[in-house]
Parts: sequence; structure tokens; C-alpha cells
Amino acid sequence: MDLDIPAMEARWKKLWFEESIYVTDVGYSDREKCFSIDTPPPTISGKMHMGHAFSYPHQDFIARYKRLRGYSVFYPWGFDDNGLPTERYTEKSLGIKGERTDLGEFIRLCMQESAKAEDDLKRNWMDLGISADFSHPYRTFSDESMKISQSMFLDLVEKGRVYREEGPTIRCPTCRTAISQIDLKDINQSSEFVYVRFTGQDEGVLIATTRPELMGACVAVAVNPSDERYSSLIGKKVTVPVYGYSVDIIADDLVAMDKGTGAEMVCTFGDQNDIYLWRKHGLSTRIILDDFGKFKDEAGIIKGMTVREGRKRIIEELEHLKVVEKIERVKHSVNAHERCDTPVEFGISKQWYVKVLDIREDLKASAHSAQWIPIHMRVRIDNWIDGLKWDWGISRQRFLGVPFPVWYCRKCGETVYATKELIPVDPRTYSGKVACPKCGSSDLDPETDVMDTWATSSLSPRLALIPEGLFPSLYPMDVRFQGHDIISTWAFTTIVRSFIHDGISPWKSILISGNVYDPQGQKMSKSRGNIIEPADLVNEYGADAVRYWASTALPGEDIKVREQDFVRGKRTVIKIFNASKLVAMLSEGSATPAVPEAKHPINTGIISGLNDLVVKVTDLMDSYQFSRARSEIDNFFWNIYCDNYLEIAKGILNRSQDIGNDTREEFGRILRYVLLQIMKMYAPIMPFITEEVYHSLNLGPEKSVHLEKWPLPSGNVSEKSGAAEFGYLLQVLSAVRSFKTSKKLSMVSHIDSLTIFGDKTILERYREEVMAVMNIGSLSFQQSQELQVREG
RNA sequence: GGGCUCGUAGUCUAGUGGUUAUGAUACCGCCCUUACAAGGCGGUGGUCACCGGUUCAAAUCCGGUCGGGCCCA
Repeated sequence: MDLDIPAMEARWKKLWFEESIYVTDVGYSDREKCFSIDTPPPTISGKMHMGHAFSYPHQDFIARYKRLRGYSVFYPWGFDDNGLPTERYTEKSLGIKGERTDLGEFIRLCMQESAKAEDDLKRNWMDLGISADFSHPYRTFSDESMKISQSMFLDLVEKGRVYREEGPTIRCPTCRTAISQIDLKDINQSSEFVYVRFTGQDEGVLIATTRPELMGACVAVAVNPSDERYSSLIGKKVTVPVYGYSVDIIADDLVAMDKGTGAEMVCTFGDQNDIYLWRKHGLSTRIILDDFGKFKDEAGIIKGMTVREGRKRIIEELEHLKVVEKIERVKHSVNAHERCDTPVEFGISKQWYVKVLDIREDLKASAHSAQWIPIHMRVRIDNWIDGLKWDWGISRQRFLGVPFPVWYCRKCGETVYATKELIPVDPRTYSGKVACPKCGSSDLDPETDVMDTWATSSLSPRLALIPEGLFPSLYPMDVRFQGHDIISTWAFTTIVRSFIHDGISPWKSILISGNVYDPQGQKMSKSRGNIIEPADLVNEYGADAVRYWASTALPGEDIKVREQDFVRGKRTVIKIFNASKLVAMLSEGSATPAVPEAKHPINTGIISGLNDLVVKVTDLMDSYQFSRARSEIDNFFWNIYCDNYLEIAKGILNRSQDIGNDTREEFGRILRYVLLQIMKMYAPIMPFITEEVYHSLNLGPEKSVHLEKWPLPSGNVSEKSGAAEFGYLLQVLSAVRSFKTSKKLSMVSHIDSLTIFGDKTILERYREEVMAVMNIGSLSFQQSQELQVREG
């Protein structure tokens, strides 16, 4: 009977779920015997993609392996349903707009849509055989998470690590929200470089700018101090065209001498450099763009216009004033919001910041106290921390998010924090009475901003552990799994929070997974049209085969979606099934022994090989090298166990005339014993087929192969000489097979008489086995160095 | 521009100083009554990106060049 993979997978998924076999009942009281995993909660606004189908199995290999090793594995499940992506998702699926919906109602709708999406999503991960505890996932936006997030915010306040300050803000005109440095990416954009002459002493100065519309926000002209062309001008004043006020010429190393004319105008704010220069030189502030991307009254002739309109109008005016010397088409990179690709605008407003700049070295040290796998990914966090220019801005002007538990007193201006008893609280909708502790007034304005999602996601160890009552017993967690694309966000912010709140690294290890590419090595994206759906692959090859594919890359290595890996995975699944059928036939009536007792040299040989394998595989799994572990098992299972041991056992048991009952029984036991050990080692990678075999052959007493114990090298049989002889026998068999192939004979066809040249002593010991396995009538041996097979 | 990473048969991959470079996949032969043709046995196929250096010996170590990818500017 052929193997029905979908039916098999459905059968075991049901068992695992109904019997809750991953919810260990030994508890988590002994930290040494626990293994806790900080899992990345997938966002509810997206579907499962190949990146997930690649990296989640990696976590699962380790989770399942650790369980077999006897650990109580804490493997929580979460969903990321916080913030802007969920707003977008909800607006899209319901056809509504956040700003035109009642706030409370909108948040309710977001939560409702999240819950719906979560149910569907959960199934995708369960289909892959992921063994996390799906029964009560945490959510990044829930009362519980809000409570944790707000109380940790209050801890930041207490520790003096958070402040609110008027500062430059990065705004996305499309999303109408403040975003942080973290949310930026660079895009290349073609634009106009406008050369404008500012008048002053002598001929003034010629500057080049890509943002002429910000002329009215100009607060200085900057040149490089070592630029001889301008050295005499530093400290002089020039007049801003159109607006007619004067600004200083300042000098800074940051100014690129070879860009444009080497003189640039500094505006509040055109780009990040402007902010840097503004801060460093203490320049004045002229904000002419409002929060909606329209010019304010101060912008004079372009007031009320958009950036694009204002730009056109200003250039006309500059040309009319005859101060434009030339206009060049250029390609340059601009900061854009990484979610929507819109070039950002910079403004100024009161924002909440987490103070991180002064603890950069501590953060690096904390990051280094965790083991990074692979190690070369660690330098990325260093680069990020070294490159930080600002503190971590955490306020967002949106609807869905964890609110700041904060009010402002109208009477005395005091910032009023919620008490611990009051949280979780949404000051925007809270109707209870809060009084100012300073003046006693209850005339308070609520903070209307919400926290950025990272302000909550950075607390993921707490989000997962606190609801289970396992904080701080399982903290720091053993391992964080995540992609390298979010080292500067999730990994960084989590390290920040754990350092500030607890003074420790959040995890003992952090394991970074690589990227997934299409078969040509291209990034997969909708626009390229090369998206491959994980569900299609699961349908075509089975979940075990998809996991097998995922296991071909080491942690941190990229992978392509290649058919050959899935083909190989599916073949392995089928091979395991067929091998188990043969074992069932050959070992009928035998039980699986806990300890292998063997006398027959073939059996001591296979046990000896198995022992070596167990040692190697255990070592590789301990160091997260599951792809190497798997290929060791593959090699042993396929080339040693199936191609040789099973063939020999079959030959002896079916064809040998005079083997005793003891030997027959011994082969039955060892066949099953070795198969069970192979199944246990394969179980983390291919949980379905190994479960199938475990049950259909009744290989052990547990409810599931995943509740078994990882194999240990057996101490009873360890003859190294047995292993060497066994190896020689395999070579002999291979030589006889080659002989048969060269004669165009099938492997089972009978040969009347054959002579083997080789080590006569060993050959003589295996006469019976060779004759039985290769179906030979009469066999003679000749002493020879070189192994050879001849007829007659 | 800076950092990291990768270049090994058509494709993918193992291999951190030592016989003739590993395996998969694809392809080509041969082999199906007795677990599996999604199998078995065998075979074709490689200037180990390029240049130079260290060494008795380099895919491997060092320097450089070229090319891909990722991250950060």
C-alpha cells in the first residue's frame, strides 16, 4: 500500500493537538532542565510566506530536539497585531478609515479582524508541524500586553530612561505619523539639483539643493572647513532669496566638497544631515511644513501648497529673481518610510524618547554576552549601535497602539503618570478621575500619542512569560530566533529593554536565520511575480519535505527554493515508510529492546555504526548544525541501514537454510532497535513520518515518538574491529553488485559459482551472508590485496 | 562610501594545509515476482571566480582583482 501523505499528516496533527503532547506536564520548576524560546510572533496582517516556512522549522528542530533530550521546553506562540500594520489591514478588509471612525470602535474592529486572521494563520503553522503551544498565544496588542508595556514604561520613567522633548521628528506624509530612525530605508530617486545664488558680500555664495521648496526654512549655509574656495566666507552672512532674511555661513566636516558646489543650505529640516548640523551648531528653527505635508503661513508665497506644488512655484520665483544658475537632473538617495516607500519629511514636535545614546557601550556589552549564531551576525548590532544618532523615539500619532499612561495638567503643566493599579489604561477614552499630584487639579489633558510597536515587541520575553507565571524563572530565555533583517529593530530594542529594566541580556543565545530566494537567487516579491506559496509546497511534497528543505541550510545561511530539495525530502519520507514495512515483515513477533544485545557480527557491526552516528548527530544538534546532523542521518539510514543492513538481514532471514531461532530473533530485535533510533533522530526534522512509523510498528511505549528519549550510544556493543569488518563486508557486497551490473543481471538473480579475491580470513567469516544476500550457489575465495570478483 | 557574506560539474552543495575533490539533483546506460522504479547498480560531467604570495604541498592560509547578495550610510 502506498503512503498517503496528506492523510498521514492530518492523523498526527490531530493527535498532537488533542493530546497536547507538547505541553509538558513536568513543569518548569527546575531551570536547568528547562529550555525557553523567544519566538517571533508573525504579524496578522500578512500571510505565511517562504521566509516563515524556512525559519520556523529551524526553531522547531531545536524545540523538538530539546524535548527528546529531556528538557521542559517553553515554546510559546504569539501574534503581532499591534500598531500601524493592523490598522492598515483592518481599514483594507472593512473598507473604513481610522480617522473617520470613533476611536474606541476602531480599536474594537482592529481586534476583531486580528482575531479572525489569527485563526487562519495558526493553521498554516500547524500544517508545517510546528510544535509551539498554540492553545493560548500571546498578542502584542491585548490587555495583558498593554499592562506589561505600560508598567515597563513606568519603570523607564522611574529609572529616568524616558523623556519627552521637542525634537526633530521624522514624519511619513502618507501614513501621517511620526516614525523613528528604525523605520527608515533609503530609496534612490531622480530629482533636480538646483543651483541658487545667495547674495551677500562680493558675489555671495552659490549653493546646490534638491529641496528648493524649503528655501524659507533655511537657517544656515554650510561648507567644508578645508574647502579653500569658501574659507574666506566662513562666519559671513548671506541673504536667503525670496524670503530676504540673512543666515550665517558655517563650516562642518560633514559637508561634501565634491557635491554640487560644495556649499549647501541647512534647513529645518530637509534631511538627517540638517538635523545633525542644526543640533551641533545650535541653529535656529524655521518650520514651514505642517504635519500634513502642507506649507504653513510662514512659507509665504507657497503657503497651503503641497511639497510638489511649492517646489514648482519656488523654482519659478527663483528664476524670476534670476538667481538660478542651472538645474541638473540627478539621482540621489532619500530617506523613505520602509512600510510605504514615501520619502519622509522632518518636523518638530513633542515626542517621547528612550535614552540610549549614553549607554551605547553597555548595550554592546550586553549584546555580546549572548551567543550569536552565526557569530558574524554580531557585528551588525555593533554597527547599528555605533551608528545611532538619536535616542529611540517611541511615540506615534496613530490610533491602534499601546497608549502612554500619561496626562498633562492644564493648570500647572505637570506630567501625570497613571498609578500601577490603574493600568492598563487608555487615557484617550478613560472616564475615571485622575488628579494632578502637584496641584490637585483634575483638569487634565490625556496624551493622545500611542507607543510605537517596538516599544512593546521589545518586551517579548515578558509578553510570553508573564501570562504563564514563568517570569522571571525562565528569564533570561535560552534562545531568540529571528531574521537578520530585524537585528537593528527587534534584537536591538529587546537588548535595550532587558538592559534597562533588568541589567541583563534577554537571552543566552540569539540565532539568526537567513533569507529565502527564488530558484534564480532573486528576492521574492509581488512585483517580480516570483512568489511561491508554502501551502502549495506542503500540498505537493508534504510538510516533512518542506521541513527537510528548510534543514538544508545552516543557521544564518540563505537558501533558494529549489525543487530538488523538496524532491529529496519527499523521497526520504517514502523511503522511511517502505523501509519500515520491510522491518515489520522481517521482525514479526520481535519486541524493540531497550538495550541491544547482539552476537552476530552483522548486528554488532550495525550497532557500532549507529553508536558513532548518535555521537556525531548529538554533537551537531547541540551546536545548532541541524543540516549537518541531518546529512549524517541520511547517509546512515540510506546507505548503511537500507542498502546494506536491510538487504543482508533480508537475505539471511529469507534465504539462509540453517539459521537458528536465536539468530532470527536477534535480527528481529536489532532491526527494530536501529530503526527506532533512526526515527528518534529524524523526528525533529520530519515529525510526521517518524510518528507514523513509531505507531505502525509499535516501536515504543510512548504516546508519541516526540515523547521518547533521544538515543544514547549503547555501551553493550562497541567492538571497533566489528565496525571495520562490517565496513569491509559492505565493500565486498558492493563489488558483487558491480559484477552483477556489468553482466546486466538483476540484483536478485542467481549466480551458480563465484570467486572473490580479497582478505580470505574475513571473507570466510561472512561466507554464509554473502551467499544468501547475493544469491550465489557456490562461492570460493582467493587471497589478494585488491578486492575483485570473477565468475566461476 | 563603510561593514558583513558568498563564488567548487547544467543546478545546488561538502570540504579551514596532505592519495585520484564529497554528496544531491539533472542527464545517460543496465536491472522490476519476493519494502521501495519517488527504487537499485553503474556512468558522463569540475582550469575549486581571477591574479599574485607563503609552503615540500593550497579549493583550504595571506594580499589584491572581478562578480553576486545582505546590512548600514
